[in-house]
Amino acid sequence: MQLNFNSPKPIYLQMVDEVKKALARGELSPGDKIPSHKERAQISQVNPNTVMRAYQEMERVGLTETLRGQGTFIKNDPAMLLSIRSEMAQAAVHQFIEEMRGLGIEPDEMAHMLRDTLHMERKEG
Amino acid sequence: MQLNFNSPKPIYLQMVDEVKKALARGELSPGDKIPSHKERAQISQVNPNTVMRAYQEMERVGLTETLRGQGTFIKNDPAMLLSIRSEMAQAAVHQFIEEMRGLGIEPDEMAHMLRDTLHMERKEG
Amino acid sequence: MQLNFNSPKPIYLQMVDEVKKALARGELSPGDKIPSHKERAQISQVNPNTVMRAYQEMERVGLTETLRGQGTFIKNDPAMLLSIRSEMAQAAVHQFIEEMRGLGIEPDEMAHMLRDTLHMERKEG
Amino acid sequence: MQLNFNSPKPIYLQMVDEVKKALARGELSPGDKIPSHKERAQISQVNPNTVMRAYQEMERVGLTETLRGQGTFIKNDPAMLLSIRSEMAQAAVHQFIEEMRGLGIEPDEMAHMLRDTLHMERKEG
DNA sequence: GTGGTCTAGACCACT
DNA sequence: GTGGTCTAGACCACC
Repeated sequence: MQLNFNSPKPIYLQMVDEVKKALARGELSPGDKIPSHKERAQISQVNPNTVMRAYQEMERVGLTETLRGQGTFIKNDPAMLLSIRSEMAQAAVHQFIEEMRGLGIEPDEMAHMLRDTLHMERKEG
Repeated sequence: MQLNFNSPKPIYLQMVDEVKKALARGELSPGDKIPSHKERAQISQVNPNTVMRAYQEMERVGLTETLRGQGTFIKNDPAMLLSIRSEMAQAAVHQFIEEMRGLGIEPDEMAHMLRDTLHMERKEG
Repeated sequence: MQLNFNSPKPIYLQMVDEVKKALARGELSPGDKIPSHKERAQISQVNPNTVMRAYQEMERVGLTETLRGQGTFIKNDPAMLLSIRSEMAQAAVHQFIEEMRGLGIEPDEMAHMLRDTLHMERKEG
Repeated sequence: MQLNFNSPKPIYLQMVDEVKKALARGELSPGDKIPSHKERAQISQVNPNTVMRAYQEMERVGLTETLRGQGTFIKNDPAMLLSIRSEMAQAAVHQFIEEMRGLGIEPDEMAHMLRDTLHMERKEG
């Protein structure tokens, strides 16, 4: 769970995204219990209120459900779960293309730069 | 100059980025005068002070220089100008890779998705 | 914190200098929390936005760091802190010499006048 | 005539001070004709209006007098002329002392730093 | 309450 | 008209 405290993006929304990514990665599965807001707050060095807001937001969008006294769980809604990964990926792709286009970079060069960077990282890493 | 008023990213920073992009695209050149903050404010439908802040930020990072009572001009610093395009492009590539990696997507699939989306857009557009 | 509202020097820059001076004097130490911009605004009888600008300038030059929702703190960068005093003093000395030289006053007389004035003040004060 | 276009001190006041300094240095004497505002504007790369304001200010404080059709001249007011040098020098000394005191520097160290810097400059220059 | 952005409008120095 | 400071007050995210 990587949070960027200097990003203009609100922390609670960053937390929601991180949960979605964990789901996309398969690190979190439907039915899984997620830490209580207090626990999460301690782990992430964030104020409990902020975690609360993140959890409320996740509940609101149907990502989780809360069982009184038992905790918060990833909802078992296959349709939604399936779409998360592809939706977020598509969004990332689009954002990338828009950004590159804004810089006046042609599609061929976009693919080229992506490939180059991936190759470089493979060697270094 | 496209501004997103709902983005969490401050408007004045968006304006700085837009100028950088225009430079990267070659639409703006060293020595060019950019509109006065009041003019820009009217065009972009934002408060003059917000534009001022963007302009001061640009001055601060050495992107522009200001002549008392005459206006604000793109600085003629070839080295810096050359690097803007590649720096911003590289940043976009990295951000894309990180985002995709966060979703558990492999390098090959990244390139694949990018290519697919670019192809689709070509047909549609 | 003495501010001169009639000085052509912007208030927000005067405030930055005052903090630097307090550091040089040892009245402020690394890690110290400085008053919130709203508090400072009330104390100094200036607009909160003006204080904000001063605080942002301090952050920009690496004098302070800010913790979301907690406040603004003097940065713990010993190297920088040590240099502030000597840099500001050296600047003052240079400015003095230049000013006196502009008046056609010789080095010996500069030292002489300084000594005289210091003596006079000692007796008066 | 050195003008600092980035100083917060208005240029027209800087010009007044420069004339005073030239008088203090003896480069300008009572009765001397000073350049017309247009000439001065060209020499100093400044807008004629700005020079006009400087000249008006000098007239206002009794430093110069204008003879219709003949130009502007340094006034022959011995009392005032005599005081300029010592007044400006005293002001510089006081400002220096205040600045150093603001940094928590003791009188002895002030004199010490001044002497050191003067010595260093003598060797370098 | 704390940092931070934005708007609106006044005032100033310089061209 | 151009850059620039300051005030006043609203609104937001986070603690």
